Amino acid sequence: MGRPRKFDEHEVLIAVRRQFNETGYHGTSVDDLSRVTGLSKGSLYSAFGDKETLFRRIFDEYCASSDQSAAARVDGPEDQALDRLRAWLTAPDGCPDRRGCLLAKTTAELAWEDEGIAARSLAAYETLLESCRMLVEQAQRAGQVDPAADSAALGGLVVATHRGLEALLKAGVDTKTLNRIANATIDSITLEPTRTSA
Amino acid sequence: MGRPRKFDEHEVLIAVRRQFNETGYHGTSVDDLSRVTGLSKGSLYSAFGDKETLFRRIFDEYCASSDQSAAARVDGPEDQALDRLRAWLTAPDGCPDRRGCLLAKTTAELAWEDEGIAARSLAAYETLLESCRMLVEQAQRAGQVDPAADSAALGGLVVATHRGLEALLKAGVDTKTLNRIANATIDSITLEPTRTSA
DNA sequence: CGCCGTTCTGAACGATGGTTCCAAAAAGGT
DNA sequence: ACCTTTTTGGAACCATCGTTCAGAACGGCG
Repeated sequence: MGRPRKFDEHEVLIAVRRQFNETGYHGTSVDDLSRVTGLSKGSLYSAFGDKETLFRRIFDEYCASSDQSAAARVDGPEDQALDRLRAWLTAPDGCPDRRGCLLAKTTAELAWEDEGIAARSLAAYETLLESCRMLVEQAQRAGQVDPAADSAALGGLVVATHRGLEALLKAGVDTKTLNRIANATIDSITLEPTRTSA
Repeated sequence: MGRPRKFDEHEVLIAVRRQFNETGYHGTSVDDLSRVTGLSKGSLYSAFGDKETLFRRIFDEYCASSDQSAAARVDGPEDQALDRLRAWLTAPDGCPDRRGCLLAKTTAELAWEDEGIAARSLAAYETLLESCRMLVEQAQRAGQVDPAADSAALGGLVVATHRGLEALLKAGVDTKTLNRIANATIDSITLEPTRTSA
């Protein structure tokens, strides 16, 4: 009972995440959050606690959803594993503008000073590494990747490239160039018969 | 004439850069800078102007030195171009701790909100892309990379991987894994005869 | 030795940060 | 229609932010 909430919690969290994603943790004030959510500061505090708590929640949920999509990507026909990796590399996360993904931004900003953030980031990246390793192994079984190659290293190569492409995107490198790099990455780990060079 | 300065400007700039590198622009206060430099706030202001001016100077100088090392890397025997790329990938920039490079951190933090920072970052990354493209072309001439391959894309692959490796390093992925990825990256763009698989 | 120009320090300022609190408003239950 | 419960908006709070300023400290030079 009592007065019902006027706002949709999910929408508020999305707006908050967008703001943190754009201006970072230290770069966004509670006033900013109040502005983009339409809620007053008092309401924000009573609903979500202080700024740090709210940020940790947003970040945890983002990591969880990242874990989830990583796991989802490994499901599918083995002979299309490479295509799924290619698609992942070609479509950067928060892509329309140059906002980039919250995991990358947060790791860059806070991993050095905050042990908890660093630990959560590491876990998320390890999930990513593991899922890419599995995709590479699928491609190996499908005969598209050298079976003698180090699948963990090749999966890591894809993850690292993905992360790097996002950095380049955020710096303003044009999407066409990024896609050429993404395709070259997949091509470079593909066995010769399938290579689509230059 | 007049009272001489008590501090070494170069050392102060290094301390300031380290601090910005660790805690970012929004995350470091002028008090922090005062603490790590040993200078009072007043001295900092009279010597270097306000916080933003100081940061832009630090960042510009970092980008310039990054450009310079990128250019320096292309000099050398053509048949060792791949080795130079491998060495670059294997030794992350600010590596001892997980501090990472100022260019990556700044791009992640500020490129979205600051046009000038974005432009400088883009220029730095394009220099990096160009130098890696040239190294790949050297390796092509030396017969170590498929001459039919897209050298710009392969160079971009190396740059993206480098950037991604640093992100993984900052998240806490162990160095051994990172080196395996780095080596796999170079191996994957190398013509078969030289491959050192697994 | 004492003037002079510069640098240094620390206090002070207004603005903004994050956080708390309270009175008014808005339903739901009785 | 009243009372309870919860949300709401905004004022108030103190700490910290970036910045400025005035006077003390200092070395070179006459």
